Amino acid sequence: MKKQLQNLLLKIYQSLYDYFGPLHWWPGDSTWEIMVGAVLTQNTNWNNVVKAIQNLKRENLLSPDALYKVEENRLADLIKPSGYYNIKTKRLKNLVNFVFDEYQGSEDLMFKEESGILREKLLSIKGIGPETADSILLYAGNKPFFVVDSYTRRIFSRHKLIPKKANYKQIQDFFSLNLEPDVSLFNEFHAQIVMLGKTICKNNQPNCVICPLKFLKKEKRLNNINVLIR
DNA sequence: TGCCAGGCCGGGT
DNA sequence: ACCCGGCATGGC
Repeated sequence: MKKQLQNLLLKIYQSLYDYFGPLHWWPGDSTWEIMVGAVLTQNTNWNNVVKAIQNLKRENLLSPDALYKVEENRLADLIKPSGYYNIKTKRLKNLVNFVFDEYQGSEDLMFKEESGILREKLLSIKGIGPETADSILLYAGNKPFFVVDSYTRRIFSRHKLIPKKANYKQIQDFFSLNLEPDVSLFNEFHAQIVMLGKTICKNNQPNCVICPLKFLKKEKRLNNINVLIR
């Protein structure tokens, strides 16, 4: 049963990869750019996040020292395009303060922390929830944590592979308990799901002929998914 | 033009 | 344990 589910997930992944090709996530070239982007993209279009990050880059504010020292008013002004700028300013400050308080401002030192412990610590920061924490761990820290977002929930519940009301951990377990904990796989898989959500699956087309996952309609439904998820 | 985007928090049931 | 309003800009 578990093997069957594993093969189905790999087939889904392969179909997406064949369709979209490699996506090269995370679109950012430094650890701090990724971590900042993870906060700024909360419920926000990535295009707007790019504008905010460009502002921070131009002002050389993507280093931990600079982020630590920058005035909140100035930071808020620069990240304005990404929306929720007041609350996100606080969240970025909470994150950078955490790295200084616990790891002397060194992200390398932070990622030497045992991953499970680090995840709990990240979740204790105000403004860092499960998706942001897992994005930081996976994309900035190269730790095998599967990232679950709204696209993941929508797409996989529509295909009846997870319950409609599954919570974050249940969805994450659905993937990470049925896949090898491979950083590259987790990285690309989540990117592919988001790409599918942003393009083809955007409008819940019931019979979309170009959807790379259309083969799922022909798959035999796994009858005891509920047991696997719970 | 109104709706939505790669969430999360806090207060109320 | 859920449920919901608030947070805010830019693109279609």
